[in-house]
Amino acid sequence: MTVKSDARARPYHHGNLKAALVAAAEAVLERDGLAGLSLRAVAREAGVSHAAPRHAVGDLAGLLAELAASGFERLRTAMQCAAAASEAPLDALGACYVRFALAHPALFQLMFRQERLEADRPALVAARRALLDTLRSALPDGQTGERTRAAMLSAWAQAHGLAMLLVDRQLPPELADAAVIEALLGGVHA
Amino acid sequence: MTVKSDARARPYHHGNLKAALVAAAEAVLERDGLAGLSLRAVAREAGVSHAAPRHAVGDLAGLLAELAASGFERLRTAMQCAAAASEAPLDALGACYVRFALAHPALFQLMFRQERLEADRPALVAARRALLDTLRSALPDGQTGERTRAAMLSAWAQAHGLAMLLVDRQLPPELADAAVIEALLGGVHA
DNA sequence: CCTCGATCTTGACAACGTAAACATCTCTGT
DNA sequence: ACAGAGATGTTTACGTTGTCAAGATCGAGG
Repeated sequence: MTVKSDARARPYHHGNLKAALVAAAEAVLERDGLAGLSLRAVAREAGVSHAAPRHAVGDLAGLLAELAASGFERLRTAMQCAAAASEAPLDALGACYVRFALAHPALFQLMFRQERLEADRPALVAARRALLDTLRSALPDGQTGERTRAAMLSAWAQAHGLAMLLVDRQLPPELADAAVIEALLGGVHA
Repeated sequence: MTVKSDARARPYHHGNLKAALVAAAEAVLERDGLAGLSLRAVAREAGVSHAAPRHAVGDLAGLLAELAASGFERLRTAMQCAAAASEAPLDALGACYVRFALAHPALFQLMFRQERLEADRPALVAARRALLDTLRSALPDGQTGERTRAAMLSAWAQAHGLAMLLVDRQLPPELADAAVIEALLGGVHA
């Protein structure tokens, strides 16, 4: 009945639901935040029945893992560019990290929170490892000394903490000042 | 009927449910983590009906606000001691912050996450402000220059980021190494 | 053409937060 | 002393969520 040659007709069994669900989930996430991100809401957004996601992504944890993995992938490409275009990679990476968090607050929260995510989903561990590999290769040489690792952890912790404090609106006004934050992101060598 | 002079008899209408609920909530939190913390589970833990919390704490957000506020209060006293007993207050405060997060992971997550908490509950804003006041008074003099604020934000972000990354188990094994973390907490002046 | 398997829908269930009606206990005014 | 009033818990109920089982629908291969 539905004309087969119409490309925009929904592909009979809806085509690839998985991608559609991830897209719908991101739409819900940006509209209603993390609290409004439910499996049924995503199904509604995608225009399918509430149990349709079962065959596509398994369960809620599966959908969230896919969504977070796509977030890690995007963060990876963003930081790849930032590292290549700067002479102070650590600072540039930190700034890029924080910028990403501010651009996609709910997604950032989802990606790094343990409670709603199941940390050992394959899609997640792959995306996380890809990001880490990119970071390692972007750093000066491939040093693995304790000194280097401490510096890397320090930079990551600083960027992550600032991002989380900003996204969670935990900073008092005097500290959330743009100038102060810029001073932190701009780097120590200013 | 119930003998009035028996001190251990439940105080007729259960005494002060609010404190009992907060205590029960913390027990549930430590046993089942943030994901298992539901109003009904807390009511069960406290031995009252599932709708009893309504009169004591209003709703779920009210209970979580009380619980988080008690967490902020405990963090405040811990950091107060740490600051007084050290000559490098910023480092000592950071170490204390991270130690608190590791000692009470679920509580720490609850305290600093925006989604489940309602940020403007009176109990919460009071506890948060008390913590900030304590920190301010613990810092050298009462300097308010942009330089000082940037240093304060930097230290906080680093401690917060490290704590969150640890609590959320986001660090790869090579960075979660105890020596590396100690190097970060021990301070730059080692 | 017609069956098979993948895919989606429907219906159901338990657990959750919240609300209203009801019960029970404490307290206060006279 | 005692009756009403108000605070404090319980019961019942409703809508939402995640998950499961059974049925419907469609594409593809024999």
